[in-house]
Amino acid sequence: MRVSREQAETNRAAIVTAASRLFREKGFDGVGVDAIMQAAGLTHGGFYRNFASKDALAAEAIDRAFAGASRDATSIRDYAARYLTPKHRDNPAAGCTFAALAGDVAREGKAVRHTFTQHVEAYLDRFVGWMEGRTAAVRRKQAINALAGLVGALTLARAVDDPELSDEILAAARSAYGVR
Amino acid sequence: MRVSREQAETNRAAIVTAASRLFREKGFDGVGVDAIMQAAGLTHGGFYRNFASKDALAAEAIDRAFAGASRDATSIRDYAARYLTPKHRDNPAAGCTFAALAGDVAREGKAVRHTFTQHVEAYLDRFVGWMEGRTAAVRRKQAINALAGLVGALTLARAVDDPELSDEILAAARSAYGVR
DNA sequence: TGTACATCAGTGAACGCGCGTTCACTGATGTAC
DNA sequence: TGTACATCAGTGAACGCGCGTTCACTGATGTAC
Repeated sequence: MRVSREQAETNRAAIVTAASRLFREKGFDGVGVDAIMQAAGLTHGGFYRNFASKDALAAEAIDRAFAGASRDATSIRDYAARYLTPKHRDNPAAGCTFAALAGDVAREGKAVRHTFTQHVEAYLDRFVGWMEGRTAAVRRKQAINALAGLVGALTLARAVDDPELSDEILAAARSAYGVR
Repeated sequence: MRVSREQAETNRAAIVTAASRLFREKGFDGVGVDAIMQAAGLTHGGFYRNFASKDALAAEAIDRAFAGASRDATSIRDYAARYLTPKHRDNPAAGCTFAALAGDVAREGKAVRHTFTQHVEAYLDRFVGWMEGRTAAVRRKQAINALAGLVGALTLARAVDDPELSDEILAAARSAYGVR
C-alpha cells in the first residue's frame, strides 16, 4: 500500500535510526535487515526501495549515530565525565559509535570506513580546542591520545565480564582527566 | 581414516592456532568452522570430535593467541614501541587480541568473556610493574590507562581509512610513551 | 613377535536455519484533465 | 472541485547461499591374545 511522501521520508529515517542503534548494540553482523525493518515498524521486503544494500545503510547509520550525539560538553574533563560512566558502558545502542563499532569498521567496506574516518577527524578537531599544549602539533597529539584513551577504556570496560574490574577501568580513565 | 594419538593432538593444536589467527583477522562472525578447519589442513566434519561448539573453540583460541604473544618487552616504553607500529596495525592475525577482538568479545558468551577478562588482569599485573606512581593504587590506574591508550590507538588506527591519519594516531600514541 | 579385532580421528554428504536480496502484487497517494 | 488513472511505498512469499551442526561411514591405529 502506497504511503504519503512525508510518511515515506519518516519511514526511511526510522530505518536509519533503528539501524544506528542496533548496529551499535549488536555489531554489523549481529543484526539482519529483517530485524532492522521490524524495529522501524516495517516489513523487510521494502528495504531495497530505500537502500542499495545493507552496507549502504551501514554508512548512513554511522552518520545518524553521530548526528544524534550530545554536544553539551565544554571541556575534555566534562566530556570524559559524561563518557566514562556505567550508564554509557551499559547502553551501547545510544552511545559512542567509536567504542561500539571501531573493531567492526576495520573489517568493513570502503563507504563505512570512510564515513567513520570523517567522524574521527571531526572529533579530533573538537578535542584539539580543549587541549592545552603549547603548539598546535602538541595539542593535536593530545587530542588523539585523549580519544584513544576514552575509546580504549570504554571498549575494555564493556568486554570484561568482571563488574568490579569494569568499574575500575572507568574510574581509572576518569581520574586521568581529573574527574572526581 | 584414523590417525595416531600424537597426530590427533597436533591436528587439534593446528585448529586452535588457525582459529586464533583467523578470529583476530576477521572477527568471530567473520570466519566459519569450514574456513578454520581448512586453514588447519582438515575437513570441517571432524570439528565436533574436538570441540563442543564454535563458541568453545573461541575461548581456547583466545588463550592460544595470548600464549603466542611476545614477552620480550622490559618497560612500557619498550612495549609501546613494539605495539604501536604499522607492522602490528597491518597484521592483526598475529597481533594483540585486545585490539583485534575487544569489540566482538563484549557481545560474546560467558566462556569467551571470562577468558578475555583473565588476560586483561594478567596484562595489568605485568604493566603495573612498569609504572612509576608512588602508591600501588596509582600504579594500577596508570597500568589501566596505559592498556586503554594502547588498545584504543591501535583500534582506531585500524578502523580509519586514511593512511596518514592512521600513521598519525600511532605516532601520537608512541610519543605519549616517549618513543622516538 | 604376529595376528585378529575393536577403536576412533577424520571424511564428506546432509540437515535445518537465517541471511541478504528479488519480485509480483496491493492499494493508497499523487496527478492530469 | 471532482473524477480517472498512473505511480510507487510497502507487503510477503520466494530465491540461493553459507552457516553451525549431525551422522553414517572409512580405514589406519591401538590393543588383546
